[in-house]
Amino acid sequence: MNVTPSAPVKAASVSATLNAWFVANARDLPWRRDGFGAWGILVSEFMLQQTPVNRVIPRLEEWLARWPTPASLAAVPPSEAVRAWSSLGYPRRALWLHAAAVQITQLHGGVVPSDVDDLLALTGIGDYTARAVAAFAYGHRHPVVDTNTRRVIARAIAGAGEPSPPNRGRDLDAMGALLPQSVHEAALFNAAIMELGAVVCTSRSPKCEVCPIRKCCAWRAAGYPEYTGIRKTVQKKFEGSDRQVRGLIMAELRSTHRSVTEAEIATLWPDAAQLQRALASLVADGLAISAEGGHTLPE
DNA sequence: GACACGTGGCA
DNA sequence: TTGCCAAGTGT
Repeated sequence: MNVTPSAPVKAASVSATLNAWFVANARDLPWRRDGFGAWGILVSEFMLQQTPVNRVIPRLEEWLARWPTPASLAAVPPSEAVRAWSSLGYPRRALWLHAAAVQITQLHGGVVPSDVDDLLALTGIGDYTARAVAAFAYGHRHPVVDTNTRRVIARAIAGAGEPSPPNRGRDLDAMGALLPQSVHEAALFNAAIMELGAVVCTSRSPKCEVCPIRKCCAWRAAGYPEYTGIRKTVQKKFEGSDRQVRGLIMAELRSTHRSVTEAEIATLWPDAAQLQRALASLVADGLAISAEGGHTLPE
């Protein structure tokens, strides 16, 4: 006779198994080193938003060598943050990180807050990053939900090939139900489930044959059914998009400390109307400002 | 809630 | 070559 384990029993089994796997298999990443510090964790989390680990590491190390504290970043103009961001993408994150550094310096005495609500109040920090900093920098017990976590839960627990569209409350509840009571085990588990999603339970071609929880995976038990729910909205084509044109303008602005002229900007893209639209949007976002004879990064 | 927002590696 | 995807957030 089949006996279905009760949900709490399965949760405890999953968390214990994943934690043991993580302790033995975690990648050696800078932000996992002892004493990395809350500021380093926070910077890494900003950089890791939608950007792969391998591209983040060199920029992160340069960043922290130059600005080892929030106050040191807050003391320079945002233009320097945008330059140091280099080609990580989504340069507004550099602006937000700079703004957060100013807020931390002015409102929290230069110490990265540990309270989730205090973190949420900082520019550029949302549900994921606030809990990630509280959990990974301070070891607090909060459910941390990112795209990896959502995918692992969808598969291993719900038996679906992909997660349903994000739902703040439901996602936090689902992770909360798996989270060990022990503060230390909980912090480990938040990292462990993300790691599994990042290196084993990947979006495309998951490595189920080496998965530590394959024996209790609901997706496997169900025969790996195809996902039949609502599809993610497909990312729009980048070639020829406003995003591409914004990127070209930002690269030009980053490349120099002087003002970039209209004539120089005109050489970046053949469609003048699209170019002006992109430039106007960058100004609106605070990533570019009008200056003597052209445009510069925000000083 | 859908959408906009960079960049580059990989299949 | 083209499309998918990567530790999200703000509007």
